Amino acid sequence: MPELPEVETVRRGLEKYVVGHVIECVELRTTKQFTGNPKDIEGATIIAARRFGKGLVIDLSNNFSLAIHIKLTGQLIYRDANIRNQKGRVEVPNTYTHVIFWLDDLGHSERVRHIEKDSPRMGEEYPSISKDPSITLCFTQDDKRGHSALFYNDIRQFGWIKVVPTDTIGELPFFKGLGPEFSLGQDSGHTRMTEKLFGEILSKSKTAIKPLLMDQAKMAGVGNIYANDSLYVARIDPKRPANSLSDAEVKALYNAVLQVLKKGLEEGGASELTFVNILGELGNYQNHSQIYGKNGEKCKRDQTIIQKITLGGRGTYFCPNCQK
DNA sequence: GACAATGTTACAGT
DNA sequence: CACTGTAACATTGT
Repeated sequence: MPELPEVETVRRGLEKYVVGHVIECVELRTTKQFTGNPKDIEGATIIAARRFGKGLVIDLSNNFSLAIHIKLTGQLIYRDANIRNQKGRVEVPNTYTHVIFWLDDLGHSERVRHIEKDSPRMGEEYPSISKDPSITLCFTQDDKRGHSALFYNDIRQFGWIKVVPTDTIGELPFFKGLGPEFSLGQDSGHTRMTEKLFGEILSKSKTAIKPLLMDQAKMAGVGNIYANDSLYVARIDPKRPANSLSDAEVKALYNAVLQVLKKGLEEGGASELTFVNILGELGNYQNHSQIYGKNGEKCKRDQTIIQKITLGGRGTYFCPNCQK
């Protein structure tokens, strides 16, 4: 899930389905990916979902937020209490469900009283649930049946979820280190990339253009799929030093990046690995990718065989004939 | 079994 | 300091 269009797809899903709910309790089935005190968010209402580059922030009514990065295989899936699993969607919970945010729900708005009875008071240490992942924090099986929930699944367990005060989000290393990001016009407010800024960043670096496109500290949002496709659309060799691009090439590449990100978002993201939207449904960009994953196939423009190399440690696909 | 997979981070080396 | 390569994180699929 990885790149801007995928994360934005999830953000929009959060906005549509999850904002407005109260987090009744947090169930940690695996604890290594979760930091902070779950008790800081239980009882709070979800008021907004923001995205910064490939990072997500879920804001709560009590001035705490959830900072989330799903890395390669994380999934955030919302399920209504009455429509838990459906054909064509990821079933939840499953083996890879590590965190469950149990939510209030229509017809089931009564809070579970024993949550409060057993919860530590402000300032008290949270019980060492981390030692025993089998402990359900606050809901009984019966409670769960009647409640909607937000599930966090992650096969590779590279992702993270952090409970932090809302005003300290910017201090987290990931968010602090983000460069200006490509904007699709309607996303939330991180510093925006402009063509001028893009040109300046490229002119200051002699590193290969593709790794630079993917360097989140220099510019946020582009990962391997969209970097490959952008360079193909702009007909630029991924190995070119960034500062060797002409003004026309810079402009073409900037527009190509915006174009492929927009297409990715329109298609609901690329489900190359495990990516699904908030409902657990696949995206469709993988069926529209320009060159990513197509080594050995023919270039659509000139029928040259597409090559795959490694650049900056990542698989890189390009047409050796029309990408100069 | 070897290798690669939408990402980030830490570290060693140039 | 800037940049590069590599390993690591954990698991699956080819």
